[in-house]
Amino acid sequence: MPQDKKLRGRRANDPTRSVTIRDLAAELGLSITTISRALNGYADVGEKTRKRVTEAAVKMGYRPNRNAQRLVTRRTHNIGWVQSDNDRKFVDPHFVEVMAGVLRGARSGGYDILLTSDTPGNEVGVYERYVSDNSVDGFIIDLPREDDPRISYLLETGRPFAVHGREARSAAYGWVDIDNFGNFYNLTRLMLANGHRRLAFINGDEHFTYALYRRHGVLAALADGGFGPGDVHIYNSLHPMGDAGSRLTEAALADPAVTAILYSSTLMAVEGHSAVQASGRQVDVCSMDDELHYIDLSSFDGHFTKVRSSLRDAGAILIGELIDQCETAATPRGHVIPSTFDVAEGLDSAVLQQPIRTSAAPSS
Amino acid sequence: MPQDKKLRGRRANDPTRSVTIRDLAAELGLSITTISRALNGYADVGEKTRKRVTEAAVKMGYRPNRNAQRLVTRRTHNIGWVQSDNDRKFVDPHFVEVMAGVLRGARSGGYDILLTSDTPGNEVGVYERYVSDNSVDGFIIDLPREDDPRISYLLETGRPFAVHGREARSAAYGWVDIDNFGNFYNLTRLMLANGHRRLAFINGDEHFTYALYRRHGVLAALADGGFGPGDVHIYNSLHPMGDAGSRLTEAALADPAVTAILYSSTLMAVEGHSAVQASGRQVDVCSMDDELHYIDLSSFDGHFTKVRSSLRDAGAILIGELIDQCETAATPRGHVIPSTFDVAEGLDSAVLQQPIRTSAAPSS
DNA sequence: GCAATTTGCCAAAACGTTTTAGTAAGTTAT
DNA sequence: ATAACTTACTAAAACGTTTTGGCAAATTGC
Repeated sequence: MPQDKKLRGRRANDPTRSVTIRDLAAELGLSITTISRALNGYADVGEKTRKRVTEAAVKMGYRPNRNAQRLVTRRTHNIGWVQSDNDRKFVDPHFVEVMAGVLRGARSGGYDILLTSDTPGNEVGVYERYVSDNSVDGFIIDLPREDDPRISYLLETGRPFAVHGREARSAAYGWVDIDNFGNFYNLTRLMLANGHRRLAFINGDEHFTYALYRRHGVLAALADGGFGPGDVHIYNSLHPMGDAGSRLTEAALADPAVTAILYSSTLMAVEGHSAVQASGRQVDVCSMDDELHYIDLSSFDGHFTKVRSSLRDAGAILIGELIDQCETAATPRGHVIPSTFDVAEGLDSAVLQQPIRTSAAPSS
Repeated sequence: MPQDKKLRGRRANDPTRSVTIRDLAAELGLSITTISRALNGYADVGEKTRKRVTEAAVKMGYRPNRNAQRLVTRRTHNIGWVQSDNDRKFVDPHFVEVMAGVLRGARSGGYDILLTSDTPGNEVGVYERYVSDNSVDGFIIDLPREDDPRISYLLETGRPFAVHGREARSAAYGWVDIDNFGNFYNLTRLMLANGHRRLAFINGDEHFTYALYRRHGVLAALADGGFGPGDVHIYNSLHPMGDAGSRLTEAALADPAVTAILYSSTLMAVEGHSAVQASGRQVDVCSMDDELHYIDLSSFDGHFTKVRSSLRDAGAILIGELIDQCETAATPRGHVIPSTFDVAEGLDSAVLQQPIRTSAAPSS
């Protein structure tokens, strides 16, 4: 039996040697092939043989060497996630929420996340490396910008990936996103329907598409309501936490005509809400944000209008979409995560039932 | 030349085949051995041969297949990081800061992070899996508890790991930590030296050692100053963000004798500071926290006493310590990250120069 | 000028799996 | 009873590296 050759290599009497498929074969008097096929569920293995094999595997503590499997199958069951080394993007705590969802979905699908940061000045280099040295099966992309070079590169190589967010080419890849355009369209017309005539909008960093599409939503609702871009003051905050919420709110309140403020972040809205109260002004506050589990905001319920969606769900669906692509070569699909409106007490929300008028929505 | 066998396997005419060490050998008329040894810096390769090899490798776009390397060397250049699936721990945004430092250090050391979440109810299962299937070379442990079972398991297996934080057995492993005990000892005696006689301490979750050691620091300073545990109200916040800071501050202010409040989190201190001001009371505020890059707190400078240290530095040192252990079998070392005191205006800080009296400090 | 050493290269085995291309024995169809 | 399938198993090659052990040629030492 030539296959049953004695273990005579470097590790022949290494006490830390772990049990291999060959040990299992020797123990059971079966071939390596049969062990492999029994464990991998092939039909050409007898039922009682399969049972013997699986039981012996458990008893002997057999764990297939993942690297040997990866070498021969060219599948790693790893998903690459490259975080920007750039401060502005990396430190956003929303990332943790998405990650929580992704990790949970990855675990249940049998995948791990290979995390790394990019080299400053060479954004796609890591992607190339992971592709060419067989480290991952696909990629997760977070926080896309318009015409994102990472997406360009991955579209070129044909490697599977899924994007949290969207940009111009979203038809060509898998993505998960909220309806940034529609939500801000709705918040804006809700304010207009409730009699507000001059708004302020404290947005995020418009280098990212999520913030850009939110701006479009606000402007489209204004236009459809017969108003113009002069009826809203738009501010951008690159640091959504700290005192940016208060500072920009005070800036917005400098115009005495402003009677409603929209925030692109609940954290800023909380601060803004305090600033508004301190000012003694009668101003409605709205925010759109994702649920952040490390914050308990229940005490603000009803005090201002909130639109929320689950970043965790987004993460779980994102990795699910990607695993589908990796395992079944499925056509990439897009998924819109639903948002829930929690309208402040005293506001008339009937307008939200009407269809959105603008047709060419960059993001819905 | 038996080694030069024709490529005749499954992938013989796969157009996506990437260039292997064998292609390089064929192109240069050298043996596979020589290519490998040239690329890996062995001395028994002639200088001009090495130059030919490295140049051809670049020109042909050769990237060694990491999985083949991992199979034979039994080294992965991956570090495992297991996040708890448990809400309470996972969502802490401080994690992002540590991660930023770890990723930067990992990249410069040639390592990636393999991230996954644990299975609820089976905290050490993932560690076992990663160890037995050769997925990682070592582990990062964050937020230890006293007698942490993850640490127990890793000490048993002998696998390298490094801990962010400390617990009872810290002499036996590599760690990186701030001086939780000493910093709170110092904050407390600073308050006592400035005439405060009744304190409040709003601490984190004392299931984690960092919060436990902070409590010890406060109590030790009180004892050394001739005061007792009755002179401080201690509160615990499991959610450091949201409105916990305000609520607990109001609770603390219910005792009219309280004239100083210590916070275990800058975010809570910011809220607490507002609550104190709103109350009209004359109360000193102190906080100990790490630098959070997504927050800009510069506007609070001088208004309350802050102790800060860099979580990013901690992360970078942590992964450095671990890589040392993986590559050189170095004896595990502990590293204390320095903290800087930023004492509020009007306070006398002379007491900070004196040595810490208590000798048996659980964490310094 | 010859032995000893050094230099520069190489064949083959090994790492631990999966997969291909079978085969021998048992079963069914005619 | 024989041909045609089916069932249950297997030998060997392949994945792409590193490492061991060795060898011929060039260099050095005396």
